[in-house]
Amino acid sequence: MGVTLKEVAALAGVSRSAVSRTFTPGASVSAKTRAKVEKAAKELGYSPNALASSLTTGRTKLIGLISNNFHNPIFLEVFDQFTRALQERGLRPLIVNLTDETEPANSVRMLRQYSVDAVIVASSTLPPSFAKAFHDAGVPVVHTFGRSATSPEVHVVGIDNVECGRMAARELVARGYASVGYLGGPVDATSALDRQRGFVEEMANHPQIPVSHSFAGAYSFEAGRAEMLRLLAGDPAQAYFCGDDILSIGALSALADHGLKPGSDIGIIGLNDMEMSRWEYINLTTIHQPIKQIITSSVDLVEEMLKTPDRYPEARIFPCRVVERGTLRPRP
Amino acid sequence: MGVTLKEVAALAGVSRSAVSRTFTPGASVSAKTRAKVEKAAKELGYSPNALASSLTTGRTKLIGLISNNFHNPIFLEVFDQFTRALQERGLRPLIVNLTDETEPANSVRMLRQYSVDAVIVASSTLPPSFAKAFHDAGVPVVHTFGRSATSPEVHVVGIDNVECGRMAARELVARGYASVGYLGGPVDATSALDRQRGFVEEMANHPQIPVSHSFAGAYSFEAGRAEMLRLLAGDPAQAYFCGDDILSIGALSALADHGLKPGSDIGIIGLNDMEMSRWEYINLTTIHQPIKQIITSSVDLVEEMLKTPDRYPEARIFPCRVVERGTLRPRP
DNA sequence: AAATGCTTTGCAACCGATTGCACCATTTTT
DNA sequence: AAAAATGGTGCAATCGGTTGCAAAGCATTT
Repeated sequence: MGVTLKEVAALAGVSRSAVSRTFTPGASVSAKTRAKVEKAAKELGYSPNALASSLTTGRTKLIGLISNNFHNPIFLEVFDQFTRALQERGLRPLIVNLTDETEPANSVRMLRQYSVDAVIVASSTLPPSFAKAFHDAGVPVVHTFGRSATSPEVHVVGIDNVECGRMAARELVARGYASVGYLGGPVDATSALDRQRGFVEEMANHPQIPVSHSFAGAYSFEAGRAEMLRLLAGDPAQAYFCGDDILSIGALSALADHGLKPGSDIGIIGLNDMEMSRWEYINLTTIHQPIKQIITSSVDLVEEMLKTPDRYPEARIFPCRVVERGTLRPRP
Repeated sequence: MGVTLKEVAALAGVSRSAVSRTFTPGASVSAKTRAKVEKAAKELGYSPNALASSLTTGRTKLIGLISNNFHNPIFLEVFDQFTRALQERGLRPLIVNLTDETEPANSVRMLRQYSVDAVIVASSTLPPSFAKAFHDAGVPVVHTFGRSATSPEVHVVGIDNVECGRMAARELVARGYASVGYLGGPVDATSALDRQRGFVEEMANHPQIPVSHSFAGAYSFEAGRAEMLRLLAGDPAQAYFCGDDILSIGALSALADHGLKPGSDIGIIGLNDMEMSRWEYINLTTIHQPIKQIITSSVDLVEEMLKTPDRYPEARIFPCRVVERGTLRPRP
């Protein structure tokens, strides 16, 4: 199939080592042999087999990218950013789609079979223990969108979900809503729990405002819509902090069903600020999460871990901010 | 780092070949040695290095998955389906995000460095020549969503875009619209051209109905919206066949800006039937493309090519159908 | 001219597996 | 009981590279 080192060496009239060194940055080769080798290589259309070299170097430049959120549009942005950032640095994403059927243990094994240099767990709906499994297996791992614990066991890059919960609460209070609700993501997602905690904490300062809670089954349009329809059938609050933008958009569609106008009739604030939230006829008021910075930083961190494998774990937390659009009524 | 064959062999008290054979389906090993090996392997936590074995077998089970549509929500569904279908068959997707900055030639080289067993080009906005480059390099390739030429040079799986264009035209005519327009994707996408061709062909049977044409800069919300805003500023047609769903949704948002009701004021028909199009408050009338079948079939085809590398190229075309929702007025 | 130091080069072992072949131990056949 | 067939095993070469080491090449210094 492919052209090999040996053939190039033969054509160039040098040893295999010489060829290998020409393609190894920083190795010592004279300009003369380098020229000969490059000529021969071009002639034959040679390019080194990355997998074969990984055998001796121990580096594959393959990075496992694990996720399970294939129904949340923000993940298109996430994949876009991750794949770009990785390939800009000469790393290759090996994707794992963690569906309900796939055994997590299998994917750990699989990624080790392909001897990935590192793993990025990109999901807040995967438990911290999952990321830790890689860590324990000796694979460098960063948990992007993971829980920003003060004492993380693995590297975490993301936002302070608790603080975001507080921020949402402050915002709803400032708008003068007399009753508020939290419509969170799946109950077992750390992000859903942390956002709720912050929300509750802040609302505790305003005991006169009743607070309700509910959780959607997933971070998806359908789940958000279904949950909001359920709430509307009962006695809904005046405003909701939704777990994220896609839930918010689902909720907005439920409001539309009931002929309710977002903002004036029922307020909605989301979290993420994905592209779609900016669409004019969605126009969602939301908390902006700096996706691009988070992902760039995650990949930076991966690179640094490749250099210093037993780096002391750190949490990189990025600040968020409210972006005002049309789904919350104006401050009084 | 990892446990190797040799260590397992030593612990089990057998030769390395014996260990290798235990993990090679269909190789001859006695139940007794197999048991010994499996015990030792479990004890050590061994799993074979897929990359090392690829050296001798010539199979990596790595499949290059190339795309460039990271701004069209349908691609989240596409990636979901592809990654699932591949991993169900024990294949691993190696993703390439073809951004404007990346040289296509580089990605060809890169995928060869990782000796992928095959490549899937998943985009209708990449020229057929691109897929052919892999073919010429001796890599099995299938072009999913590619042009369904009658004489394809590489394997193609997708739909008959020309026929879809006709179908859209027939639908608009049947609804009695007195003027129609085509709002296509990027001018250099084969899908945009083919859909236009079919649309024009069919409209030629109705010379009394004027037909206009325009092309958006990309398959994206922004592009669709911008183009429709431009059209609305002039003298718009009564109904549009939009290049795909995301363009349609962009167009719908432009209509909303002008206070126009889709269906009654201006008709819109899309193509794809992505999840989002079913959302109640989008509710797009569109031509359904059987994404899941197309992708399953693509992966099947890849698997078959691994068995029979110089399979005669074929085009697998899946039928589409109109799904009626709310953005076209009812048939008279 | 000999001694010194530095760079360049090739040899050969190795990375972690697979596999053709020869050999050996069992069965089965005659 | 001997011969033939069968199945299991290990040796050693191989896949496509990398790299430590020693020898060779070359220029500079004394």
